[in-house]
Amino acid sequence: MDDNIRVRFAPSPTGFLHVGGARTAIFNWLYAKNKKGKFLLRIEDTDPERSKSELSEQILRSMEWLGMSSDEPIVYQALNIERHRQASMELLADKKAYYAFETAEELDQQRKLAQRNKTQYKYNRASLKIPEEKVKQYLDEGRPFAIRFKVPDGITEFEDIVHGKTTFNNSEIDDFIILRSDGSPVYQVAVVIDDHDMRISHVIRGDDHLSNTPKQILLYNAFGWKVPVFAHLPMILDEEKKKLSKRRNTVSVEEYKDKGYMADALFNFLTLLGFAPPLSFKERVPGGEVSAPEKLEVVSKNELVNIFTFDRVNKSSAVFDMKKLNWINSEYIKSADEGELVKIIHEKLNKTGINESESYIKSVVTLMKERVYTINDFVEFGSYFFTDPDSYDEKGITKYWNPEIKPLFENFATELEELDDWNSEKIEEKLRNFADLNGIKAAQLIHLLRLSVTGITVSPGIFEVLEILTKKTVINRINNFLGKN
RNA sequence: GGCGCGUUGGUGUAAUUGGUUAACACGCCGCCCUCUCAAGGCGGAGAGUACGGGUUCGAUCCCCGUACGCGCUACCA
Repeated sequence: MDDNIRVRFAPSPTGFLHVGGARTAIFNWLYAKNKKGKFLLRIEDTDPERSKSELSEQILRSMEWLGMSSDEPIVYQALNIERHRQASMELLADKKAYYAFETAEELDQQRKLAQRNKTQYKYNRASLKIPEEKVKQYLDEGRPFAIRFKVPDGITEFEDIVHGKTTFNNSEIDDFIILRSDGSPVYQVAVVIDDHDMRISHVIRGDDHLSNTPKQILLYNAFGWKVPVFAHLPMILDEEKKKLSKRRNTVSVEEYKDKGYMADALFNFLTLLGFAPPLSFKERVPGGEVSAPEKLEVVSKNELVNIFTFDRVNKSSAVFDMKKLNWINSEYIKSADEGELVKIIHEKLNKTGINESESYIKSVVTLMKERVYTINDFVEFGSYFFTDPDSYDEKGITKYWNPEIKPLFENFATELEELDDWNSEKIEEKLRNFADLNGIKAAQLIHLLRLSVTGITVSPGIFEVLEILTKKTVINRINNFLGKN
């Protein structure tokens, strides 16, 4: 265990865990596991307006579902507020920060004015110029104040592990507020202090924080602390190349779970957004085969841990491709443990009031798993396994059904009823013989059989379907069909 | 507006530190298999690497500019 490598995922509980956040968490987790370091979780719940504890729970549940948990007790940022405040006051004492007496409204007006005049707004450091006695006087009067960080002159640069050398001119950074007038610390200080206190070695987060980084580095320097290594991950966009949004897209991890995606499949898919697995097997397993594995991109979590490296993480934002997720999910379903699938389907069915035995569901799974994308598809496309059809596909009717064939179909139904060994081979044999004797194509009967028993024109091999359904319900459904048509 | 970051087929990515007919996967199209749908097998279309300039015998790769996209620019996180 390399205790020098410590990373963290720090969501703020202002919403569900969305796929972008999950991807950030995944890269943190992979890096930590690859380096045999520690993966930590911190909930950034300092904004009481928007933070809800149900949401923290929900985020944690999603993390657990994805198979990632904190290697140390979870840190709740709100609990550290006093520490943030004290540290900020130290900065004040060191003259690295100063009292600011402007009110939020005043600043707002200044900003608006600048905007109207189309000039660049920058805080004018008016409060920094207030003489010390006057500051004292204001304080004695009980005037409300915020604390601003005094941004030093110079440039701030750092070596981002995904972006490389990144440079900012300090003159472009405003003297940002570190402590609000109500005494609460602002995000920038809170992260820096918590990351330091948690001894975070690598800050791995979304690209959207790249511009925040110099501020934070300045803070580290002001405190005299070692600056961690930064890695800024590209964003995830939707099919229209827009940032994923709650309104237009499915974004929460929980929702994917409900829609029938498997945790490992989503994990695998998200990893592929911005990370390319190496081509040769040699790179994957030291001393392993040189040839490439069959499915280059279907990579288990364990293997991902082995092969993960920032060398293969790229900088540009990626589009979330639902079709590829579906494909990966189908791959995972095909190779999944059937028992696990059965359990999930059993639960889903229970929610809709259907209670089937696990062995029955298992036979459905075996038959269908080659042809579904999600776990919900078992229930949606295979609804006839669980409920009798209440209508029949219209196109199917016009294509396969006509009054002339009715007596023939009736005869066939009675013959089926007399069949003793109810298994797919026997049923097929019976059907083909019957078709031969009556001079019709087997296919004609097959289509009709499918339509009458499933209500639709699409299903796995009909004989296997009939076997699972049992003779009783098959005969029942055929008679139903005959009665209605 | 300022600053920062990015840009390889429709999508995700690859391309031994400049030399490839620009590769793979998903998707799409076609064929085979076949009782339908998938799966599987085979094949195909689709980018000349955002655009424009350089440097070089030679640029996806190095440099500059432009465009476009995204982010930051809050007493949000």
